[in-house]
Amino acid sequence: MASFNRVVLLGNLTRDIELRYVGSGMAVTDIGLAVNDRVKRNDQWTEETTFVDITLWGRTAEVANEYLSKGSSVLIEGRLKLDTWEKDGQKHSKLKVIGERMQMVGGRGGGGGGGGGGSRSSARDESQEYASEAAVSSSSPPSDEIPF
Amino acid sequence: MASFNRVVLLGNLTRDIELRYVGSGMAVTDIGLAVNDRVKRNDQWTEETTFVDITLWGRTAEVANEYLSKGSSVLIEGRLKLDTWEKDGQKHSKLKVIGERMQMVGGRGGGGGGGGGGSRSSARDESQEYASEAAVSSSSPPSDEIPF
Amino acid sequence: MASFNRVVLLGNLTRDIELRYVGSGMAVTDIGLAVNDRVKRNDQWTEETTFVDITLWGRTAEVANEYLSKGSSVLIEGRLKLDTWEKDGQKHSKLKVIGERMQMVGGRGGGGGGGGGGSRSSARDESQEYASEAAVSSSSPPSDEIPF
Amino acid sequence: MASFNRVVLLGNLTRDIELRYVGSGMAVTDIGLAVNDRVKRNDQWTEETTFVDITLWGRTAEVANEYLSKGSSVLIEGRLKLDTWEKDGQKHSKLKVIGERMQMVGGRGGGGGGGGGGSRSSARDESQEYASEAAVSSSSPPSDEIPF
DNA sequence: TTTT
DNA sequence: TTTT
Repeated sequence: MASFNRVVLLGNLTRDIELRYVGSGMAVTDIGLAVNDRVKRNDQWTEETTFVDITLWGRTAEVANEYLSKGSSVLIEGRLKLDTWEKDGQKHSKLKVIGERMQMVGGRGGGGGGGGGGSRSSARDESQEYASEAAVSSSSPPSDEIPF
Repeated sequence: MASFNRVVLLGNLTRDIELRYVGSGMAVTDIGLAVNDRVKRNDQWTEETTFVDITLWGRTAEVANEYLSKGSSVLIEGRLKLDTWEKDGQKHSKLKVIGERMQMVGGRGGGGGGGGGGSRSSARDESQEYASEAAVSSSSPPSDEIPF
Repeated sequence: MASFNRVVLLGNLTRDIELRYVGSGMAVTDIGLAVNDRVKRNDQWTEETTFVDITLWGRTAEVANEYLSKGSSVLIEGRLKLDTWEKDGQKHSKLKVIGERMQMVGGRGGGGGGGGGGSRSSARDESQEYASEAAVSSSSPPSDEIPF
Repeated sequence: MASFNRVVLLGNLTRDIELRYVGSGMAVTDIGLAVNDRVKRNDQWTEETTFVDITLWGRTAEVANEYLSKGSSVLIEGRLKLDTWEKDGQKHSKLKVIGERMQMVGGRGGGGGGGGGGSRSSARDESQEYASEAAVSSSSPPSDEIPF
């Protein structure tokens, strides 16, 4: 049957990136994103924060690791995925997001632990430069031969 | 900080609708949606099903109740929401979707328990008719006075 | 600067598909999509149809050609693109959509010119079968080695 | 038939806002947005800018007018709309976007004509403050009584 | 130039 | 806990 699965989130990282590698050598990371919506709840606006776990693969994970840190503002496009596992004979599952495209956004951000502020902020500058050149996608978009 | 939270899903209902009403008399329902993506997992296509719980409010919930049943194909636009609760002093949370707009899709669907197939399929026909007239939204869109 | 460009449309084809090939041998087609929104215009609901030209490339174009015809219901994900050209020394431009992903939707559809209704509808059946196996994307998604 | 029409764009304003009012006293503005995608065109990345005209209504238009100026980075969610008109007996049409939701993004931006840089940048600061409190929507979202 |  |  017909299906479609698309998520677009803009929020801030809840922690620094921790990159790891799977067997094949491919990079992967699970980032935490806080999305602060303002929602009306019985007639008055309240802030509602949605914390989402997002998995990034390949180059997207590497770029995230290079340019983002706790607090960074980032736009993620991807799809919902249900992680399932068993523990003590019990089934568990958790809804998360596979991030297929990442776009750094020039928000305040960075922050994070002490030391080396200078290099940090230059990292963010580069990140902006990077962002201005390309968004990153693990799902290599338009294949080489497609002329658009 | 800037934030954005948007989800678009197309899939099939995993169960019939159960409508309930909150204190204010407003209708609400939690539908189960199965979204069948085809994803590449080490070099070969596999089907990956994502089960998502989606909360519908107000008229959207009522229309869902009237026209949809287990198996129905439906497009939902909404946003991610983190449900949180405590049980035995432990915090729990679950990611779900608040469906803000619903669009019935003319897929096969319906089905469900025996008996009265005729009326059922006519219910689906009506649903199509309905769908052709309007998608439903709990977040009443363009306010009355906006001329577009 | 940060940028993002995403369009999701569900509507009906306004004409049959005409496939052509560019120099490299790649298939391409420009489909017409009619999207029927119901919009409120000074306090009353009116139907508003948006006609959009959508360019499909590669395999997506071929699949569209094989399975879709005038009236077919289809979901397209893509991005806006501004086509520009000069004529008589005057600049012209037109906004269209590059369709990156296509999902056939089980709506009524098909129809089109006389004869061979049978084979037609079986074509649509196949199309449904096809749709149940894969949505098509010209932007080859998750590369082979990405394990998700 | 089933239909859906959704656009999400992140880009920079190509000009300052010019607010006007329709008969009913409602504010409206047509903003120009430049979206800079990086796209692969025969094997090499090129920057492709898409210029889109976006109509904002009501409070969204007013907020845009208050906080945005040429160069501002903004995220717009809305839908495609075909504007049609006649001139000299000839039919014309143009695809544009109705912006239903606007989210200011902390990008560089502002800029614009000389003088008073100071106040300008403070305007942008306010804008950030504003953005941190609410995104704006002309389609008054979750109605007052919906408790989510 | 249009589809349901 | 699941739909096609």
